[in-house]
Amino acid sequence: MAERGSLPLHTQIAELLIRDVAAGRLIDGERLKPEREMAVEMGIAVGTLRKALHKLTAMGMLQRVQGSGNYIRASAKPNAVYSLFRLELVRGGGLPTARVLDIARLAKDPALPPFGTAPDAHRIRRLRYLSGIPAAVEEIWLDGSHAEVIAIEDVSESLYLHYRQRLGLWISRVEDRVGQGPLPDWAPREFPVAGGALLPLVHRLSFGQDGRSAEASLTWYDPATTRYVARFS
Amino acid sequence: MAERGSLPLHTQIAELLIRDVAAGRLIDGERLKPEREMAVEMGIAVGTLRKALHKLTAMGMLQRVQGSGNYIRASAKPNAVYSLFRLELVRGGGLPTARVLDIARLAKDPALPPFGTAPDAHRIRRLRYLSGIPAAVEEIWLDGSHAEVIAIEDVSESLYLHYRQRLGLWISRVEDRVGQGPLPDWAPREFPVAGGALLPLVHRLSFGQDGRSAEASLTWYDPATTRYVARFS
DNA sequence: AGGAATTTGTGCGTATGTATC
DNA sequence: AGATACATACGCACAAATTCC
Repeated sequence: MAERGSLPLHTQIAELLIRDVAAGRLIDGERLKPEREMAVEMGIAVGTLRKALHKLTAMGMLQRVQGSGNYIRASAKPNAVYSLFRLELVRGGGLPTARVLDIARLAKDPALPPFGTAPDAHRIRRLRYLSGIPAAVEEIWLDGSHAEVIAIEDVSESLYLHYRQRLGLWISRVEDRVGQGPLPDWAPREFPVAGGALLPLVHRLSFGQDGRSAEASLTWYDPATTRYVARFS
Repeated sequence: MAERGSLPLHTQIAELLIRDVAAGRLIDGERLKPEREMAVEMGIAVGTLRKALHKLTAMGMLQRVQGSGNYIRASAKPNAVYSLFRLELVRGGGLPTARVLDIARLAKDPALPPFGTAPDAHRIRRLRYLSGIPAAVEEIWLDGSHAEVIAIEDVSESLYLHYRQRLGLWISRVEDRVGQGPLPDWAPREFPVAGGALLPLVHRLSFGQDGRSAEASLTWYDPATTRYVARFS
């Protein structure tokens, strides 16, 4: 197998396994065959397979236990990345939904941190909710090189799911900054509910192996109802 | 070389290089010797060195360029952990220092998130500065099982350096929450400078390989001068 | 309880491809 | 075009953790 294309073999193997998880051919908790066996069946070296498995581990889709085996960890959550850096209610949790206000393809705003390679980008403006409570307004800039057009239906729910499933992008690096700043003038008038000061959050995502940054976003959230959670492990 | 058997060799090599960067023995932009040469000098295999170099790359401290070489990318980072989750000036950067207000060994506050195994903990209260500007007040709870006593001199500068060098603890997991809350009554009167509302940051650290949580801390920072930066890669 | 079998972790060495100089 | 240097891939040996008998 492994008809060599442009991508490295271990990357192809990793994506093959990811598709297997997404398609339900590998289910949560399932134990994979031993590495050596898998490698022989796939016609590749153990080290190559191990690289692929390590990538899945980093994505939180796999748990490797020495002396035991490799176990699929396909969380019930829409995706795992979401749980690394997310907004949640001050009282904890909250079901995230979003209303897309506007999508446009524009030249990049020079005020943004640098990202991507194309001169233009998709600008997505959303109002985000947690369990129905308005939590944040958000402006996302996705580099123009990854898609021709993005429709509102595409990104109404889980944006990152769309990235991964439709655009083939997976997150390799995230950088966030929480500071101070004014509310943007395009925010809906009903938000924030209590009329207090919002916290701005500059979010920067990099995709794929090369780690080139491909998205920059600005989020303003309401600290009266919402908090920002970051997790590293 | 590489006598201590506790940590994997490639991890030891990575930390060695990190210390070299932190100590200024390797400066920004410097080109390392070829992998083969380095490996021979260190008495290790090329593959082992490569693992270490990949780790530095993931941490953003190194750029690997095929056909050219390995280049140090040190943008004035005191240490690696600090750069993952840190406070910095709104205008960027800032040299972190701290003044210890109080250290005590107490029973754990039940209001804190659970951490560690001992019934009591060291409580460290600090006022933190960035380039001399008061940035945050902080209350740190370190599980009592890791040290008998902690002196003010120990933790006046880099707390995490003390953890790793004196207590043998290295950070394996971090979880942060930024929300809303009141200023603690023990904060110095001169802080915050502008008298505005502070942002509370609940910080939870786990140490070692087992990932048992060993520290919980509460930080209140001044968004007028300071922002919180989180990075994942 | 204990030992053998299983399975992943670590480290080493090598060959070939590919980008840079 | 040639030399240099990192990227990828392969395979082996032993260590460490787990599982099973």
